[in-house]
Amino acid sequence: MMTVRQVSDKTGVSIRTLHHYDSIGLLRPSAVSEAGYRLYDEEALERLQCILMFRELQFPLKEIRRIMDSPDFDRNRALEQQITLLELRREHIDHLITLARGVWMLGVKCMDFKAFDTRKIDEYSEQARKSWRDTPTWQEYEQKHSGLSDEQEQAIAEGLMAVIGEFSPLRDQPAASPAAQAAVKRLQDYMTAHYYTCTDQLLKGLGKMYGGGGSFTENINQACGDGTAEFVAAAIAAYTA
Amino acid sequence: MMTVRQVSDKTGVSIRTLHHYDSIGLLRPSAVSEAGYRLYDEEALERLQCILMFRELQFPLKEIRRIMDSPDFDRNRALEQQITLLELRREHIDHLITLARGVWMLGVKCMDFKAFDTRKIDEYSEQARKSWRDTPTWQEYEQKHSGLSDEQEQAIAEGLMAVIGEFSPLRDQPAASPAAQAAVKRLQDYMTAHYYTCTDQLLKGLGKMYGGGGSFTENINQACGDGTAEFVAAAIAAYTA
DNA sequence: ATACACCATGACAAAACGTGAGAGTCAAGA
DNA sequence: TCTTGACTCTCACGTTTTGTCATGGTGTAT
Repeated sequence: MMTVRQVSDKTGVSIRTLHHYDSIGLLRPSAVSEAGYRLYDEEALERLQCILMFRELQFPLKEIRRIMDSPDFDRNRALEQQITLLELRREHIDHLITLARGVWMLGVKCMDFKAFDTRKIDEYSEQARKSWRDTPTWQEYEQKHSGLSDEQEQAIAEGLMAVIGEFSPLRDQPAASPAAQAAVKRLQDYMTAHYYTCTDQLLKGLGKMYGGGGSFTENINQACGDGTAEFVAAAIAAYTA
Repeated sequence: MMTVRQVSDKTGVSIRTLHHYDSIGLLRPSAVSEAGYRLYDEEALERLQCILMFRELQFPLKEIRRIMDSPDFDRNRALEQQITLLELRREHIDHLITLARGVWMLGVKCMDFKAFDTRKIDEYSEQARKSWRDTPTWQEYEQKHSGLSDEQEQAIAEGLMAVIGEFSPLRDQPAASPAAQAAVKRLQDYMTAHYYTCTDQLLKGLGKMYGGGGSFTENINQACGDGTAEFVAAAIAAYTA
């Protein structure tokens, strides 16, 4: 568990930035100390690394969050795009170096604005972003959340937590019990109503995220009582089997 | 002479950005049409190229302006730094590509934050900026303009134009005439009082800028009457001889 | 003349932090 | 135990560099 300063020193990300990422829900600390200090673990660092990768490619932070919090997030596709974009950027830098050297050593003054023109890169970047937004999942999310105030979004998120909270008193029953299965159904319905059509496939993904031992697990357990997250995961697993 | 759209299309810089650069005095249009349209010539494009080079290196726009408007602006030193910085950035990108490929193909999860850490680059960048600010010229400017409102800065700039305007009625006299030489002296004093100690050396640089046929020349001639800029340049040349 | 693409100014917005005030925390030493 | 100094927190406002209307004037081609 590292404090903000330690994370900052290790990663080069400013403390303010960590605060910022916390406040917009992009990177929540793994835990919060008695005194309210943010504490980050290895898993948070991993997420941060991923965030930085997207950020390096000029993705808006909000989109980074949406992408990474989505249960159908395809890491491989992301990396592939990222590599392509990085290679474009490298080419861009090479052009600039060539240009600068030309001006410097030969006094060339020919206008080579191609060197500065980032439109091709921006275009690819835009297309990459679009390729994420083009998934039906994203579309639906967009449609359901367009024109919603921050408080309303907050309310939806809290509503989701409440639905998950319903699992809490059922923990002593088997995951396949009718009560638990009904709760899974309600969770799926809530997701479908407020986020995107939650197919069994996506539900499965959600279950993995909740029970994976990561920040999702911890957040749920902290809010709804220890073991809730794992129980939800088990119930979902039973449901989708 | 190109309109904003044409410049935008050729360079990839947005129209809004051109407006902005005009409004902060970073890139003034070479001329303004009857109807107030901004018109840019080749020389403006050259300046724009230089601006973009600095911008690529994260210099704040205000500093870019100060640097480029200074008569002791050493373009070669600038280029040298720029090349170094670009090479650092290239190295950075290479690291990122390596990292991304590693994660992608080998599933490596080791935290290599060095790849994201831009502190070395920022550090060099900062040092580069500092190296411009460390000239006595800059120091003095900083000291004389610290705590001045925008209007006051404006007033000083207008005062300078007024001093230059004094040359206008002397244009039919020889550049070495006592009246012209006295005007040069007043110009030098004004610069020293409100900008930086204007040595004969710097004065010479100013003269070249004014008479060089560039935007300075045009601005002066537009404000004070055709031929004024060239006359000032000649008077300064006579003075520093 | 009227459509249509283009330009200007002005004002507001937004993204991603920076910065500073005011106040609480924590470990180490006098 | 008390203090000191380095950290931390939360507002809250500032900054930089554009993007985005709104409103209104230009220029030209049909």
